[in-house]
Amino acid sequence: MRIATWNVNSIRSRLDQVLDWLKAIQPDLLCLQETKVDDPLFPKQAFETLGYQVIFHGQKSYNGVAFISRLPFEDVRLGFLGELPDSKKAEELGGQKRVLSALINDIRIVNLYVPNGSDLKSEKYIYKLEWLRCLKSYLEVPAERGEALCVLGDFNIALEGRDIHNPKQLTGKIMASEPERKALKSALGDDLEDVFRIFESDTNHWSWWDYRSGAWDRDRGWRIDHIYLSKELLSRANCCYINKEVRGNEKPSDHAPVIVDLNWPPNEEEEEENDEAMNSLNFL
DNA sequence: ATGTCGAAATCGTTTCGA
Repeated sequence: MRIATWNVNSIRSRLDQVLDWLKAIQPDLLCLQETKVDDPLFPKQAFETLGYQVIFHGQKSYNGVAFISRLPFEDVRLGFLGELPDSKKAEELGGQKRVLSALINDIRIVNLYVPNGSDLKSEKYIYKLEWLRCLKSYLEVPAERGEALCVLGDFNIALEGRDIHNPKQLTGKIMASEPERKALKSALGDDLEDVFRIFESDTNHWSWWDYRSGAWDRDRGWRIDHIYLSKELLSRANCCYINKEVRGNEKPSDHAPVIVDLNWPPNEEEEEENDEAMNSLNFL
């Protein structure tokens, strides 16, 4: 199963690029952020023609998340309210369309567009921290149901120095401040892990380059788009990579897609072979 | 820190958010 996440910065502006990319990469599921379109205007027909089903949770101008999937959806949940029906805070935060979840292939997929926060002195930063506190209780619910969990999207947070082109200068500022890092780690809990770091421990792997100041040409990027997997899925990951070439396209999004390949659902034959191999080892 | 984008309204230039 191939799963991808991509902040497209307007699905209508990026439609042709996303369609070409789907044909080339052939993911089973693409999770979009910053679709920037109200639901009635989402260009779903174009995806259906390619054999993908579409679910969106959007709004005019800002935010907006969507699933593009060639596997069936079950138990779709829109916003924080989808899991926390009694939470007043969830309702309050629901004005901004940033959360979409569904069961796909028996995996609880949670697609997130975490608030940017703007600046540490901004009220938007307070909102970001509140939002992350709400995310923490939101993520506890599928975990309690015992669902295999994949949480992915644009987190607008670089968790470590190696995730930023200039950690000396940028640590402590927006997207790299201690309170938001702590809040995200707390929301993720102990079971979820960043699958990219299973395969790559070096710095200089970015998923976002600011449009401003020639960030792409100078390779001044950040790794803020992540895929987190619960342990049972983590052991099924074959590879995880950032498709950075896409950022060099004409009229690109400022983000590149991140892709994970899973051996899922588990390959029964391979399991038996492994078991047999283990058994014969045990006899020695 | 901000040299650029995308969307929408204040409409063909400015404002906001990132």
